[in-house]
Amino acid sequence: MQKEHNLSKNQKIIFDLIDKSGGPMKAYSILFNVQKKGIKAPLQVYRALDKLVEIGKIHKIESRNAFIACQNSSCQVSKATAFSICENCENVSEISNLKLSKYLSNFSDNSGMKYSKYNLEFFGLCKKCKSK
Amino acid sequence: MQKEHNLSKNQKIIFDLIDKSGGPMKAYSILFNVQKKGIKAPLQVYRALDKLVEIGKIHKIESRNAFIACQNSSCQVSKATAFSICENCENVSEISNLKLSKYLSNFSDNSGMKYSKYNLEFFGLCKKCKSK
DNA sequence: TAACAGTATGTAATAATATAACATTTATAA
DNA sequence: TTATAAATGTTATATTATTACATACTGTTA
Repeated sequence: MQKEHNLSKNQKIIFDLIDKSGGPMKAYSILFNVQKKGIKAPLQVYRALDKLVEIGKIHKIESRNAFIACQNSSCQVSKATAFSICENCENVSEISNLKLSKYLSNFSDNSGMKYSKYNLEFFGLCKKCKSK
Repeated sequence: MQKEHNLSKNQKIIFDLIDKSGGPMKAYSILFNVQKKGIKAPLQVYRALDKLVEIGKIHKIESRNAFIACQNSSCQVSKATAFSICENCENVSEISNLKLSKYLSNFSDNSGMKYSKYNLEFFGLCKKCKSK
């Protein structure tokens, strides 16, 4: 279960926007959308995003500089993330595959490094774009 | 085997710099370092980087906005990449683990999506930083 | 070799993404 | 209540990346 974090005012506004959008959103597009709610500066957006990422409510899609609501209710914190990204329509979805996450969470090599976190981004064509 | 690409002048200058550095380099740090060789504008750097990524001579570390020389001589193109990143000292190295790359290249789920490419970034503490 | 296509270069301007620094306010808990 | 942490507001600025346009080089093939 996800710990109930009491989101602050700005955090809630920004989380709700991203969550309702159903896809990844970029910081300045978020900013544009919340200006009518009184959030006027980039830093206000980035601060809320940072916190939301920290508590696992959203994830950053690194290859796209965009943020998406966590679609995996069982993921406690933002430690182990995997996404599929369509290179044609830019649709992004979070992969929740227990075998994959177990495999990666347990991955270790001979580097002596202890991995505590990972982010995996798969690219390709989604069903729709493939059939065009 | 890697196809021999004849790098152009700018591509060669920039690849050599990144390769010799032994680690990830950021675009504007590259720019600063090659100004004495006549490369004066960001676009000249980005164009060379784009090409080098395309032909697999370097990879982009998405979470760091940085570029690293491919350390895996057998990787033909930049389709399947995995890195380990130390969150303390920011040391980055490319993981070449046949089991991992096979597992990920063959990964498929029920989304109907065909994955042709992936990028995986592991985070943690490297051996040195762990023992401090 | 001339004509062409594709690739690479040069340059200026600007767009897009993200953070530093500082002042103030609100929430939490001892 | 008082101390502390967390969040907010605001201005300025740093960092990363692209658009647009003009020119030059490289290799092919007619």
